[in-house]
Amino acid sequence: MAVTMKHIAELCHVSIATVSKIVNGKDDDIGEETKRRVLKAIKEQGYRMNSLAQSMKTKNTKTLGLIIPDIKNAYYTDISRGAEDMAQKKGYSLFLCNTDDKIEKEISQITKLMKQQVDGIIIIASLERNMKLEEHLNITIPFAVLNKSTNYKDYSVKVEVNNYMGMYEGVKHLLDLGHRSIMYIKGETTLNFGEERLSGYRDALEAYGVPFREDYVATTTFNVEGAYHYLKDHGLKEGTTAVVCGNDLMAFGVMNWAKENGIDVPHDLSIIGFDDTIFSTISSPKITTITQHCNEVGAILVEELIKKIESGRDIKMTVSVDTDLIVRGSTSTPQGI
Amino acid sequence: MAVTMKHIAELCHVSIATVSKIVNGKDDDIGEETKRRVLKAIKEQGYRMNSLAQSMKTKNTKTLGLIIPDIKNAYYTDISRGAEDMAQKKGYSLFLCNTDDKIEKEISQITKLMKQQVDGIIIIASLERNMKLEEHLNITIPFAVLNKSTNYKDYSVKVEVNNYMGMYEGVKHLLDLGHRSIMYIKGETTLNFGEERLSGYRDALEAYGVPFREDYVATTTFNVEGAYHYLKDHGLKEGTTAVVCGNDLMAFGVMNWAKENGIDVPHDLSIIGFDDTIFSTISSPKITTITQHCNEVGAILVEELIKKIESGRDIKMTVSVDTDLIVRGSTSTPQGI
DNA sequence: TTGTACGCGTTATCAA
DNA sequence: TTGATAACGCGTACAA
Repeated sequence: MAVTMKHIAELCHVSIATVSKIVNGKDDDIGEETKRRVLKAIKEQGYRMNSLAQSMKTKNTKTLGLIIPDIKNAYYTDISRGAEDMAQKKGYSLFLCNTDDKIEKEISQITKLMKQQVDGIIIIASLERNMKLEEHLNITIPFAVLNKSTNYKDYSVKVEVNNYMGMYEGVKHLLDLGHRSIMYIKGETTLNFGEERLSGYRDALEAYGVPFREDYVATTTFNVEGAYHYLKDHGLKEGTTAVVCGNDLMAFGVMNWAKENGIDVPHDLSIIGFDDTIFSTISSPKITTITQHCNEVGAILVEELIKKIESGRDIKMTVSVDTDLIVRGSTSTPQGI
Repeated sequence: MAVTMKHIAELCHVSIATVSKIVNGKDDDIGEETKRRVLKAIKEQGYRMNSLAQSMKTKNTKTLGLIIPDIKNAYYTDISRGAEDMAQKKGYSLFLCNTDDKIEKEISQITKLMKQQVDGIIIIASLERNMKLEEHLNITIPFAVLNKSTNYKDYSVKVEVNNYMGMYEGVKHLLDLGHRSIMYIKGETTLNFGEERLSGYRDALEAYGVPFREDYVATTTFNVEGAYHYLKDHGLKEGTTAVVCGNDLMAFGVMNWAKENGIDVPHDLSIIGFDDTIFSTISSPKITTITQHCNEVGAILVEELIKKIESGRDIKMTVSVDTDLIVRGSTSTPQGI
């Protein structure tokens, strides 16, 4: 049996209340001698506060739940790290929940977290959604979401990444370098960042008087193989001098394909990734990419959520985060210019 | 205020005990009519069990703590995923704790987890240890460790990966292919897997009558830049036809360096990584590596720990896991053979 | 078939 | 300066 306040109290011939006060530093009105005796017993007996019991009283657990599709996906890994860092900094603990992009798993995890009395939940949505299931779930505690990606009602905090501008500036970077034939290899998703990025791509082109061509946009899976095999099967469109990708892994796949086909990056082909994950920094040349500031986004999600929890204010907040272009070695002026 | 059993009981004009029994499925002795009424109220009121209160009674929380240096390191990412999967499967939740390789952080996290009454802890040790601090910490709940890497007393479960054999077989693979000048670029660590691997390297060479040469062993950091810059600064030893690395990232760095210097992989140089992380599969060619079965190791750590927790048996367990060589495109017969 | 009553470890109020 | 006591929400003998 673990040693409790009661044990300490009995050992020191004081009341539990006294021990409690001392443990919680509310000891202004406790005698020096008593304090010393109790503190000594606590150390000797190895007493440790039972947070469970404490939470029963205080009504908060100082715990949060983090819902993500898959921690192995570098994008989510980075968000998780930022989130955990901030949680730790604020004295909170984080439950890690992978959903494997299954909405059922997501919902059962959220339910479980509520039973566990977490103070709040951070939901990084699965790519697959189900309006009916989501609207039916009643999340009765504060939660934060990334982008407008879920249909859960009454989020407390929403962090939005400006995917439109991110893509716009990525493409603008290529246009400024002189590229005019720019392919876009994107990933499959029903979440709206997909549309936003496509608009960014289109608008940037049009701002430079370059006509948008449907057939310059390819859709495949969000990974190395996806982009690699797409190009292996279809090749680049005639005259293409640059490719923008849905994420760094796809950019990586494009780079592999290029190297294997004797296409020099960036001389013959410029490549841009998205997310600024580790993958954009380990290739040679390193990949120009658009950062979503994943670490910071994770941290902000947690920070704002905690603010909301601790203030108890009943307002919905939205924080917008701009992306940034990170120019590295995979982009340059196109050949012959 | 959240709805409790008491609310349901009052609403249905039954006692709390009745509600409790129904909620927990111990309703053999409850009338059909009562059961229906209560179940209906539960649904209508959106009642959810308070796990905190339940844990106070049952003395278990069905939660575990996972201590790792950094979730962003792919090796730990993979272990974490395996661990969370198994935890979820067994009905447990996982607290994620990054230590950033700081022993003080590790210890404060463990202490916090104990206060939170987790049922057990999985400790993946930081590279930096401190015998004194560790021996002083009294971990009073079951915990599992990976390899013999910590000095905490009385672990319940230890999972050991046979690093010696892993490296032995990796080097043997190269020797079988005909390589005789094999460099080993390793990472810096005081954990004993470092020694084990070095022995594996040495013994494999000696088994084939190839003398071990101190100057064929290089030490740098466990990442792409580490290996890359080592080679940039020192180059390969004269006549080297193959390089074994401390992890996949280093192998990746070697590959980058090779490509930049017109050295063909695997024709001019064979490369072997370690860990079978995603990095060994995204390069071109893909990297031959030695898998530690991280996913399974994470799962086993959790599974065995839970077994221990639920059985209450007071024995220490050690599970040994063999590594496996995964032959991919970065290794082949050396040039001229 | 259902209810009573106590305890889990803590905090907070009020009295002594 | 200290202590008694009532919650917090639930589980479980045991009683009715």
